[in-house]
Formats: sequence, C-alpha cells, structure tokens
Amino acid sequence: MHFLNESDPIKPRYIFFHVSSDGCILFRFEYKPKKIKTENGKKAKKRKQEYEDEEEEEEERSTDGSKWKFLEHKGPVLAPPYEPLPGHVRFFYDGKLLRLSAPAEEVATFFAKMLDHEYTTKEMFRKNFYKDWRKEMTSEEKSKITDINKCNFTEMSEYFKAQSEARKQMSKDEKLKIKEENERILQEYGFCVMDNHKERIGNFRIEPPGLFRGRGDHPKMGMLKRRIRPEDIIINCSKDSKHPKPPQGTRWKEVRHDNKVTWLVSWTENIQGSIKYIMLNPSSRIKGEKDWQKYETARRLKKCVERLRAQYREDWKSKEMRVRQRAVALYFIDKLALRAGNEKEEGETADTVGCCSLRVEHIKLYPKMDDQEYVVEFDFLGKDSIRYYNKMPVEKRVFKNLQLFLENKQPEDDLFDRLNTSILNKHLQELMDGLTAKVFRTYNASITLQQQLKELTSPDESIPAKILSYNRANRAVAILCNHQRAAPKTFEKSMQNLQTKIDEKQKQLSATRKQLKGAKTEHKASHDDRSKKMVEVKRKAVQRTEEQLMKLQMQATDREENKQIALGTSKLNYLDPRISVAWQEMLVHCGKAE
DNA sequence: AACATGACTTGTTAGCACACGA
DNA sequence: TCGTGTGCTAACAAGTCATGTT
Repeated sequence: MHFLNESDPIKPRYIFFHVSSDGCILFRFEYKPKKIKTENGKKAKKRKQEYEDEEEEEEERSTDGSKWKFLEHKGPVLAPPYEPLPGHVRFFYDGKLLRLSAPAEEVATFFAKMLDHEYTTKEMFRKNFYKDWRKEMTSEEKSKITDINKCNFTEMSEYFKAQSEARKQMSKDEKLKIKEENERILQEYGFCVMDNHKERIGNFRIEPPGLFRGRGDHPKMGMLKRRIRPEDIIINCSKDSKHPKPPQGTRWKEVRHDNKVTWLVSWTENIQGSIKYIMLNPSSRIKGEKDWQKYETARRLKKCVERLRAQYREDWKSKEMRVRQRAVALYFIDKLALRAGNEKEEGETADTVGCCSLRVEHIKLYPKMDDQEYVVEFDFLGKDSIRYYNKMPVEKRVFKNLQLFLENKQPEDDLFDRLNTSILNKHLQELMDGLTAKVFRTYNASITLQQQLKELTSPDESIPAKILSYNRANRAVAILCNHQRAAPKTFEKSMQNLQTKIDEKQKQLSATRKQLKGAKTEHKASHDDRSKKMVEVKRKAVQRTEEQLMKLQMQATDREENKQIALGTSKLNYLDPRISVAWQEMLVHCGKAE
C-alpha cells in the first residue's frame, strides 16, 4: 500500500479515484488542469507547446510564496435585496396589529422563518435576537415593542411555509426555468481563471443576512448577521486581469492584487469580527496540491514517529514540569488523535476544548477500574460542541504525571498550565520540519485505515463483503477521530424497510429452493433434457437469490454499525486516497475481483 | 510572552434534487 | 405518476496555525 511505503508518491494530478460504497464518493486531492484557450492550426500547436512548457514550469512551484501569477474572476454574487411582505401578512404585538418599517420587518422575518426550530425557544437566542432587532426599529417601534414574548410572528411564519409549499408545487416548466437560471449564474460567477486554468470557485455567493446560529451553547446565538454590501467587500485579482465590476452605483471596499494568498473575495463578518473568504473548489490545482502536501507531511512523520514516541516517553521523566506536560499532551494527541486545543476568547464562543486547553474537570483518574489499572476518563466538549467521551488505560508514568498536574487545582483550572498550542507546535517544528499537532491526526487516521483494511479484507470475499470491510475500516478511523453524527431521523424506519426486504428475500429464497428440489425430483424421474435444463435454471435462481439476500444483510449490518458515525469527514480530510487506490489494486491482483 | 489578525482546513447539518417503488 | 426516502452538496461555523505587534 502506498501511503506508508517508501515507494514513489503518485502525483496528485493523476488521482481522482474513490471506492464509493455508502454515498460519500468524494476523495479529495486530485485536480485536472483545464486548458482555457483553444486555437486552430499551427498557432494551436504552438500554443499547445507553450501550454505544456508552462505545465513543466508549474511542476516546480515558486519558492517566494506566491500562489499564482494571473487571477481573473467576476466577483461575488450578492444576496438578493429584501422584498417586503405583501400587505395581507400581518404582525401582532400584544394582540394588536402593528405595521413594521421595512428594516424591522426584515429582521422579524428572519426570526419568523425559524419559528419551528427549537432555537427560537432558547432564552439566549431570544435575548440576542431581540437586542439586535431593536437596533433596526424606528423610535416609534422601539417604544411600542418592549417585550419579545408579546410578539406574534405566526402569520409571517405561515406565509413562508406556504411559499415553500408553493415552490414544491411548481410545474416542471417553472422548475426548469429556475434550474436554468441557476446554471447560468454558475457559469458566469462560478469559475475563475488562475494561471491559464479555468477553475471552479467554492462558494461564490456572499452569505445573506440572517440570524446567527452558533453550535452548542453559543453566547452569540440569535444575533443579527448583517447584510454585506459591496462597500464591505475586498476583491483580490491580478493587476492585468479584467477586474470585477461592483453593481451600478456602488463600489468595492478595496481591490487588491495580493498573489501571496489564494482567496478571490473577502469581507469581515460582524458576529465574531472574523474574515470570510471566497476561495476555489477542492478540485482546483491550488487545493489539490495543498491536500497532497498534507499527506506527504504525514508520510514523513511515519518515518520518524517511533523516534518521537521514544522521545516523549523519555520526557515524562523530565525534571521540568513544562516538558512533562508537553510530553503527556503529545501522548494524548498521538494516541487519541485529539485536536491541538487553542485558547479561545471567553464569552465569544461556546465553551469547547482540545488537548492543550483541557481543564481539570474534563478528566477523571481511576487507579483501578474493573480489571484495568491507571484508567483515565475523558469527558469534554470538542469542536462543534461534540462530546468526547473515552476511557483509556495509560502507562503508570503518565498516570502519576497527571496526578501531579492535578495537584492543588480547581476544576476550572487548566490541566496543562505550562503549555499551549504555540509552545507545543514550536517543539514539534524542531522535531520535524512541517510537523504540527494536526499532522498526528492525519497520520494516525490514514495508518489506521491501512492497517484495518489489511486486517479486515481478504481478496476472495464477495463484493458486498468487501464494501462492508472497507466501511468498517473507515469506521475505525471515524471512531478514532470522534466523527459523530446525530442518528438520522428516519433511521428506525429505513432500518425497518430494509428488514422487510430481507424477510421477503428470505421467503423468496426458500420458495426457489423448494422449486429447485421439485425440479431435481422431476429430473430424476424423467431424465430428459428439458428437466435437466430446468434444474440448472432453478439452481441459478437459488444462487442469485442467496447473493441478493447476503447483499441486503451486509447493507443492514453496515447501516446499523454506522448509525451514529459520520464517515464523510475522515474520507474527505484524513484518508490518503492512495491507500484506497492501493487497496483496490491489491484486490485486483490477488483475486478475480474487479 | 501575550495578544491580535489573517488565511486556510476541518466540521456538521439543512435542504434539495433525484431515483425508486407502489 | 406520485409521494417518499436517500444521497449529496451548499452553507457556514469552528477549528488550526503562522505571523506580526505590543
């Protein structure tokens, strides 16, 4: 298998492959260069030569940190302007009709659209929304509306529901029209030219205004995400390109020509004050190469990981507390694939942690648990407020260190008080060029897939069995990385449906078996050609049904095991596609598998 | 060293198109 | 042909990490 062998890396440009089995088809890291200019005859030939020369040139990326030489695009698609509600849709305050000014009405509709969501019942959400809503009101509205609980948004909500219903009921023709219009916009704004290649842009639409929905217990949930105007937008393109035009009567905040960055458009968002970008699609050269580099770094880690492990084990004994903390944290990152854990500004975001920001309250130590010694129990909210819960027996030395770190601390104190991500990454950088905490996640995810594939699959399995094995290997990675999902709402039902199919298939199987038996008896009696043929036909039918049944059973197992596990993220971001390619090639060479 | 900022990757989910079976 | 379940992508939030500033 390619990932961790010393064999030559496959150039990313030529890989765009994936074992599709559960719907997640995409495996990043490929790109297909697209020639953008076509000419005829001699000129074209010459042009082609130039193009190939450029390709060659492109093989060695520039060393001065520039990301492109030429960049041309049409700019972003702005959010559509607000359309006031028709007159018959009313808003009531304290039981009385109240006509809202357009700005106040717009913000009210944001809330109305979410009325069915449990978000709108949360105190924090309502409070933040109300506060921002008031800012949009006229002074008259402000004096009249003093209590959000007296606001009645139901007519608005009903109106929007009816609208979306009407959209569903549209005729084929109307739907087609919309589709075509979307396609037109995509063709116009969805692509850019970067260094002679036409590239797909990731998200070319500016985020429309609305209410911010943070994840988890977010202190800013419900706040108004304001409308982005051309005056807020920075355009990035090359000087010698045709610059995107702002809408009539407006101007961009700035047009710059910075080829040290990859983004085309940026603006500052008002909730966290952070910058949002429009960048290229994952299929683009610039993303694909970065992706490939990431896995190359992981492969380099493979070569020295044992050395690093020996090193941090040694550091558990260090005289210096900061070194011990660093070493234990690194052990967690390596062993449990925890994220680095940057500090976050308190009160600005949900309270979540990673390795370096773990607090005393997030771990529990058990000198003995059941039949295991030195067990550490982790229980904390990680990225996106996803709970991480795990119990792991650790080496005695780690355990003793942890006890030491906990001494004289309150639950809300940092576990690693002498450590942060910057210190950790600086250390890692010294150990290996380009090494950071997240490389361990990539490395451990990919090596896990590889090991699991080796362990779980055999070339003579049936295709459905191979798919199940592949998914199980993928699942092991997702569990390692704690990629969870809420069990789909329709899970039980779809499981039932599958079970019914299995039952039916089972019945069908016993029926066909019976028929086969009958045919055999008949053949024994008559010994003629016709009955012989019949036996063959029935035998085939039984075989086919057996296969179908097995396939269904495999599917059921797969789905059941996958109930609360999300495979997509690891597939997209952590698994070197070359491993899957190599696995599939191995199967081809070993067996009759396709 | 602490802090701020900027750029980029990683993450979940809502909603929608579309295939599928009744 | 119609509803319905499912897979997929767009949307956008939330991380990581480097770099510059105080």
